[in-house]
Amino acid sequence: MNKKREVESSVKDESLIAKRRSQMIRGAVTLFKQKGFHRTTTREIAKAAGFSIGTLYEYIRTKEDVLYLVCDSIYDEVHTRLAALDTENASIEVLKTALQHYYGLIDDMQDEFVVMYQESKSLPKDALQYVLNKEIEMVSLFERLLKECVESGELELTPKEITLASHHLFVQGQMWAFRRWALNDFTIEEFINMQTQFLLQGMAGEKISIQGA
Amino acid sequence: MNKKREVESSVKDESLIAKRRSQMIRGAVTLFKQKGFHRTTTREIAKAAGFSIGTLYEYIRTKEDVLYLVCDSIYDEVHTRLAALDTENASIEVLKTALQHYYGLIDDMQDEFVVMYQESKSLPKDALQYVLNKEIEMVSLFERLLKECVESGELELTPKEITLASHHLFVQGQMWAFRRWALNDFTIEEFINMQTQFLLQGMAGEKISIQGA
Amino acid sequence: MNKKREVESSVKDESLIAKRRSQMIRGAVTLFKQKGFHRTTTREIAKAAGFSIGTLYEYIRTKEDVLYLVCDSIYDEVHTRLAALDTENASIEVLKTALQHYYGLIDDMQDEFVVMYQESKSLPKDALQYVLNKEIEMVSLFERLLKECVESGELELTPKEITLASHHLFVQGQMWAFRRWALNDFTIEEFINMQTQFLLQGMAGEKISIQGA
Amino acid sequence: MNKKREVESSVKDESLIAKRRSQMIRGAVTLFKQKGFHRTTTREIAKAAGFSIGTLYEYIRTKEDVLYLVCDSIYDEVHTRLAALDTENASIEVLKTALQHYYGLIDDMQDEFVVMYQESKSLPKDALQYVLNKEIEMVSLFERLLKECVESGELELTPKEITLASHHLFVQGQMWAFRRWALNDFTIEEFINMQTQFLLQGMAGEKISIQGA
DNA sequence: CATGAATGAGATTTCATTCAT
DNA sequence: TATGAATGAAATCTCATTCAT
Repeated sequence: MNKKREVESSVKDESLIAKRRSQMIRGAVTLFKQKGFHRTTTREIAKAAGFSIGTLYEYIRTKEDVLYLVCDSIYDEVHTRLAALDTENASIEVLKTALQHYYGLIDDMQDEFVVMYQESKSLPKDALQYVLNKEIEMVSLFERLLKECVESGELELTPKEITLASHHLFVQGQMWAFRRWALNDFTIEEFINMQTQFLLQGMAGEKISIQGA
Repeated sequence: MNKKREVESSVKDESLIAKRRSQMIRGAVTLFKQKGFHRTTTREIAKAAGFSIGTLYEYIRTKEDVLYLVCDSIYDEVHTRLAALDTENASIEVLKTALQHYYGLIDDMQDEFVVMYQESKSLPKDALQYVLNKEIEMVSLFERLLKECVESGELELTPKEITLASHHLFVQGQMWAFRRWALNDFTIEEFINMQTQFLLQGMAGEKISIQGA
Repeated sequence: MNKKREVESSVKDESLIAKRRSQMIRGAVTLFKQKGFHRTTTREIAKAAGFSIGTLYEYIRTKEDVLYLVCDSIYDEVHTRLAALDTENASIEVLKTALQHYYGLIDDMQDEFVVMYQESKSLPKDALQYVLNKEIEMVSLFERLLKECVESGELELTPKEITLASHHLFVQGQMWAFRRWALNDFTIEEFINMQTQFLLQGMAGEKISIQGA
Repeated sequence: MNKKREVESSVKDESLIAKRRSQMIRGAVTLFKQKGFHRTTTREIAKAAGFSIGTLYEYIRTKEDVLYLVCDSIYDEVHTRLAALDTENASIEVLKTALQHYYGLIDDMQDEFVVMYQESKSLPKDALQYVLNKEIEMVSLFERLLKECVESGELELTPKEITLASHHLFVQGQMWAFRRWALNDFTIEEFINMQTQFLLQGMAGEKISIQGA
């Protein structure tokens, strides 16, 4: 399993920690989105969170901790929202539902996802590893769903095609977050529908020879 | 057109400028890849380029100029390599060739592309705009090719599908650069083939109802 | 006399003050020995003392107060232990007893003495003065004993020799606390004996011409 | 041997490094003497040295480096001045000359010695070790001189007495630096004479029983 | 043209102290 | 009395940029 990395706090009261960190994360996401992690100062984060620089450091140890908390909270949300889903005995129907939830999630937390993908490289090594593992977990979920569809005969894919397709599904999520400026005409429902359509067709259709016409 | 943003230099000799900047870009890409733009110091860039910090500043005005030069040089290369292609009267065949060249290019300049996509947000506004326009040009190229395939009857796509598909083509290029760690098993040829296959199938196949089985 | 400098406390109960301060001093000495006064935080002192930072500040006003209390408590102990001694009508025998008690004291409170000598410069001016006066009192005690030995004819020393010798006696005490690492082979008794021997001989012997052999 | 610990500098010119560091040491000693190492800020050091904070950090890496440079420069001076001495085939005469040079040195560099002994505990571990080794070298020098005097029959001392006496010689040096306030009446020559007198007598005289009168 | 020493604004982080509970 | 969360002044250190040589 991917063990959660603890961020030390000198404050004891757990519920207060949760509250302050949530203020902190909210402020940080906004700032990181605007100016990026490196151009944002810890003082700005504190201010945006609504408390003093000294208080900020009662709840974290380094600036990188803030970034980690942002990433971690995203995956907590992902976990909460996808856990609600029953993905046992996958079918294309289940896959579609999963995508709907996943893309919906990204739509709701667009800023957070953009920040995470843009800035995660600035995390300390162990935190980066933790976040990457979370990403792998996501991709693996899609992989499992696809594999089960193949096993049930609903899809016909080679193992390599499964791998590639699961990355597609994942990357299309990022695309919705990152390329919104180019996708203004699309509603999220439209996007989900078209992407699912493309994808299933790409996978399910009769193979077209890519050599001949 | 997207007017090239000039970077000022106090040196007059154009060929010397070209030479020094190319040393500079080479060094900078390596460093930016390793540690990111913000964690790389101008001293390090100068050293990696093989000259002193004083000399570095004879050829640029700010650190951000270095990043801009990196991005700009990538699009110069893109331009050079895709200009060789005859994309008039597009067909699926032409589209496939274009993809082959584009993905091949990304494969050759993986580090450069990663750096560009990761760090371009640190560019000053005008430089960022310039780079984004270059990106739009790329997407537009795919869009035009797809549109011509539709016009010639080789593909059947709505305008919105064309838009989305062209972004797909573009994003899959980024995917090859960014997710290489997950795609170790794939050769670039295999990747190109499978992606093209998926894509064309997704677009060309009989529409599958995504509601029913 | 050297008027005791009061440390303010918001707590009224004198016996509670005494108890808390003694906990505080015990913890502080250990910490100051390990890391020095400046590298020790008030939080650490509170923790080592067994109560909260808030409580610490109920019994002192500033961090320097803690250092002062440490120094003061040392001289309280010195006072208590040397007061037991009858040093009226001094003789060499009395001097020897005094040294035995003084060096024995230093042996018992090594950490405290080291801390005091190393850190007392960080005391606020008035507190430093108070501590220096205590030191002068100590030296004066030795001076008086020596003077009385001279008066009684047991020793033959000029006034300047008395001054110097009394500082010697004092400094040798510090030496036992500070250079323990180099004096591992010596027991405290051995040390006392040899030092007394050296000293009395140095003072009592026939003068050797330091010019000729 | 005690390998010199290098302090890194980003400046290349060795003679400039020497010059700037000497300015730095001069300023630092004054400040450390007045306020101690911890109460002195790096900005103050830079100012006292006559340059900016940025420049200071071109010649050191951490504040502790300044302290190390101070200590190191003292021992360089000690080395230079004592190396002039011929201490082969020691005699009491040679010992006396050595003391004269050593105490004279301390007299000349009183501030430096006080700072070194008061603040060296703040050095990083390896630097502290280096400085302690230098101290041991000094004590060993005295030890050797005493041993040779014993071998030549000029002094009669047990090995333990030699150890203790060499520490005495060393500590009396510190005493001259630290207790100057109490030794105002003494000239350095007087001090040297009296100390040598005391010492040699303490060592050379007929042993007095310290039990009886 | 090339060099590299000098600069100082600005960033992160610590910690003594306060005060509401 | 006891607690510990909040505060912000102040300290160390970095690094883009300049400019005299």
